[in-house]
Amino acid sequence: MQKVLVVDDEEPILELLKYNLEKGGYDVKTAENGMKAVEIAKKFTPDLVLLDIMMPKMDGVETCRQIREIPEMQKSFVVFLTARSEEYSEVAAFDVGADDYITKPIKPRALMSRISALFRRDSKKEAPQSLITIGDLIIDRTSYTIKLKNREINLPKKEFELLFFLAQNPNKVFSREDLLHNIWGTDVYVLARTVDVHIRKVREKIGDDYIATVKGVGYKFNLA
Amino acid sequence: MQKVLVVDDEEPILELLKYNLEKGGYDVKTAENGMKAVEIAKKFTPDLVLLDIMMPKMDGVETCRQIREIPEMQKSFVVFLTARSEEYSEVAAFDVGADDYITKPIKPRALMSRISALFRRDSKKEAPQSLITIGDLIIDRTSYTIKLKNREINLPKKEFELLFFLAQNPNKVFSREDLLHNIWGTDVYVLARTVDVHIRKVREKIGDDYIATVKGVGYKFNLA
DNA sequence: CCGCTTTATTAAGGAATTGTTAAGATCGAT
DNA sequence: ATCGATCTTAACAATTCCTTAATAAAGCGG
Repeated sequence: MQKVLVVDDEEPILELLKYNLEKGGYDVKTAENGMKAVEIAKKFTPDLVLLDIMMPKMDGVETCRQIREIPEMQKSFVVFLTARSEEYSEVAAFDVGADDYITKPIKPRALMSRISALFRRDSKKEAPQSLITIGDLIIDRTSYTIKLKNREINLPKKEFELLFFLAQNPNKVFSREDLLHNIWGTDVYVLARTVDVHIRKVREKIGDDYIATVKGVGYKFNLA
Repeated sequence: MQKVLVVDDEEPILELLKYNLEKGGYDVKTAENGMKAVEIAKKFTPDLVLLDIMMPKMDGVETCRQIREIPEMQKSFVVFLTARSEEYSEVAAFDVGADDYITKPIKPRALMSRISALFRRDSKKEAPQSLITIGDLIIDRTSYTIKLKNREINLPKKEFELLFFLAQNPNKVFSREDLLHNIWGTDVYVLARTVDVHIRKVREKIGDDYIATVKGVGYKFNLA
């Protein structure tokens, strides 16, 4: 779950942003001024800071500069919020390491779209192996399909993810909790037995030879 | 080392771009107007020209045309810089040989990533495929028409682009967000579900066999 | 071989995603 | 400006998928 810190001296703006971001699945914290923002940034280490450029006392540019000095915040994004009219130096903003800026009034949809674009671009760099070939089984993440003896099989998302994950670490045993944690995510609470059902469905489609049960421990992908 | 020429009538923008590009390892020269740009281009023969489309005297489009007449500049890239609002004809820009365009305000990180993407696919020589034939489906980008079993079908723009894009990467699954970004553009904000409607209309015209749904992920073009 | 624990299997309800339709908004051409 | 085509949105239907719970089967130690 991505963490976002919103900094603005106007309460209604803070709430509007917080509401929309949380609805979009982000972990949100807020600050009403630059100093508090820097404090929170140190502990919270957000992946993104939304920063009003016009604030009393310490303005956005200065706040950004200080945030950029925090070692853990080097790789985070900073996006400025600015009123349409004010030509508050774009250059100065980008000079201190801003990644984008959004003009007020804020349209929630545009905001969300641009934020997710930011994170998407970031995550695209990590191109984990997307094609696994083991014997006569080919698992292709780009097409979300598997081929078994040249026969193409379509798997639902969870089943695919499960098979893909196991196949990435052949012969290694994972407990049900491990699998839930890695595939379902850390903040989803599903019974461990649910994994059994998915395992069975995968076996139904690719046969019983690929996934082995290790009783009392979990499951593993069998490397011939 | 790649050479870049930046052309803009605003001094601060020039500096911002020069600063970022040099930090990114490019050899940068600048020009404040179209005429100087053409002069410098002749001697410097940059691999990329970043060209503001709105400039006094000679605008970007005309400057581009003149740059394109320089024999040594045939294989170089030209990228236009344009304000978000101004509806300055995309068509005119591409007509004179632009390779891409970037909307202001300029986001350094995004800019750098798009430029490196340009250079990466140095496929400048290989003409972009404009005719795709898959089975009894022929997609022709030059005429914006498709032929299905020798029957010609006219598709509206969005539907055509959607089909064309999917067909370019057969079997690869794209999320709705991916499709929006690649077809609609980076600064158009429409709901992701809009894609569904277009998908349906395309299916209505070419049948259900070509485009497959990958539930929880997106859509893909089915290669038999 | 028995009892206990763990896993396999199945079916059903509910949750989430996509399909479909129609109405409103927007764009383009006459 | 008006008309038709296209695009976008919203609402509802249909479908798939996920999860749960209940029961059967299998493994394991005595």
